[in-house]
Amino acid sequence: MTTQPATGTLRSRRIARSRQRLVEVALPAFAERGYDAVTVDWLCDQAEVSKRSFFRYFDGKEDLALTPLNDVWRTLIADLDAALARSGPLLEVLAAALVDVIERMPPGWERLAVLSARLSGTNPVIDAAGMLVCERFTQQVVDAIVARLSGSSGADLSARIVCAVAVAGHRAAVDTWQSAPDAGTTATRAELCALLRASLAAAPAALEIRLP
Amino acid sequence: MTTQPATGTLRSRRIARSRQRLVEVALPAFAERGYDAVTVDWLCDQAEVSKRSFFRYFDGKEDLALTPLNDVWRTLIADLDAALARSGPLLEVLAAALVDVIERMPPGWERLAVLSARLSGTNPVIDAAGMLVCERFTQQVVDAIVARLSGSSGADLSARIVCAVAVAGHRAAVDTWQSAPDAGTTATRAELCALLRASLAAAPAALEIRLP
DNA sequence: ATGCCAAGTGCTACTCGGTGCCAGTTTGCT
DNA sequence: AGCAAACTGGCACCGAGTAGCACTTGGCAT
Repeated sequence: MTTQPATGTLRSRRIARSRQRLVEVALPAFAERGYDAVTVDWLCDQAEVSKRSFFRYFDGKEDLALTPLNDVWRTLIADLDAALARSGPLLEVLAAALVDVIERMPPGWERLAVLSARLSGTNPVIDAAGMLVCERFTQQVVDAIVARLSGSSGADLSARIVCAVAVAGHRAAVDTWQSAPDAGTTATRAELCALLRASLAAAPAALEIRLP
Repeated sequence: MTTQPATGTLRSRRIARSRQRLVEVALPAFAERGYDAVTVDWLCDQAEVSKRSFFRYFDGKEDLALTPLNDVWRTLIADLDAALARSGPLLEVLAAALVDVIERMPPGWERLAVLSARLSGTNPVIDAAGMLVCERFTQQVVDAIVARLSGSSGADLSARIVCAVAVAGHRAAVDTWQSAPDAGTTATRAELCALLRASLAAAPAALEIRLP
């Protein structure tokens, strides 16, 4: 998911498997023993990957911790053109695309996503790293919108604002989703999608909120 | 700005002066030689502060780099109760409070703020760190709103969305402000405030943007 | 099959941000 | 003056991330 144009299949399978192994080892370990207590060296040891390769597969320790969540955004970025092919309010288009991507995540995604989300809620540094990917997403959307709606002034700013709302809605949804008592074992992507839809549907009205 | 309830004045003056010295040395150095090329050790050397103290004054290298911008949010957080005393649409209240804080920044703030903003636009890691403080702000606002509007369901989510818009608007404003050709020497806080007001005034309409 | 080439891998050693520790100093208060 | 608590700086240390390089391995043309 980082950048492996590579050849085609066999090699990239190995890479994908190593990545997967690292994530499977790391997230439970983070949850049990704490993010800082689990060192990259130890993880590499466990997953039988050299430290050098670790940093080829992931942008860093935080990127590893956020893999499940980040994959959503990265997939969305990759498929942006298709997603923006629809018409209608941008916010709704993005919401639909987001739901779409989440529904397409590989089986078992929920379990790791919950761990990832909890980690992100606990550790501000990880949280910040997560926003980086969202920022990249925003940038892509802004570029695409400006290209499409060239001429309409302020399209740039509008796109940025809509993305901010989409991201905030997503974060809020994930937060609620993950905070269910036994989300670790029972949380489903359908629930998350419902939450997400609800968050984003409520967004326009939210802007009207007043202080008495 | 970190946590010095301390005694009262003499000691905190020294601290403030050391902090100021570090910022004054660091930001130009970052701009000239690049963020990564300037090490914390070198900075401490220049500003005659021990590395140990550096990390007592700042949350890290990124925090130092973002001091001017972060100070705005931190001040706003500190004065939140007063800011939220007004009535009207939350977004407008926040916009007014933000403008207010910026106008109260110490003289010479612009010069450093521009450097800080450029750095943030260039280096994603710094950018992410900046969002951390905004996130803290959001959390405070959410708490305050929930406390005030307890009962109205979804106040939580609404507050979060409004904050996201405020933050995005602020970021966009700072970005435009800083990207003026000779902003380093001529940018004024009045210009920034105007941009900020414009961004946030346009926000509600931005949500309506549609794809054709 | 075979054999070449590029891409990927693992090692060692390093840099640098950040922290724990502790003894020494300063400050506020009485 | 004198005490306790807060602050300081120096040092050693940890862990994330990188550089360089020799080596393996998969892909592919023949």
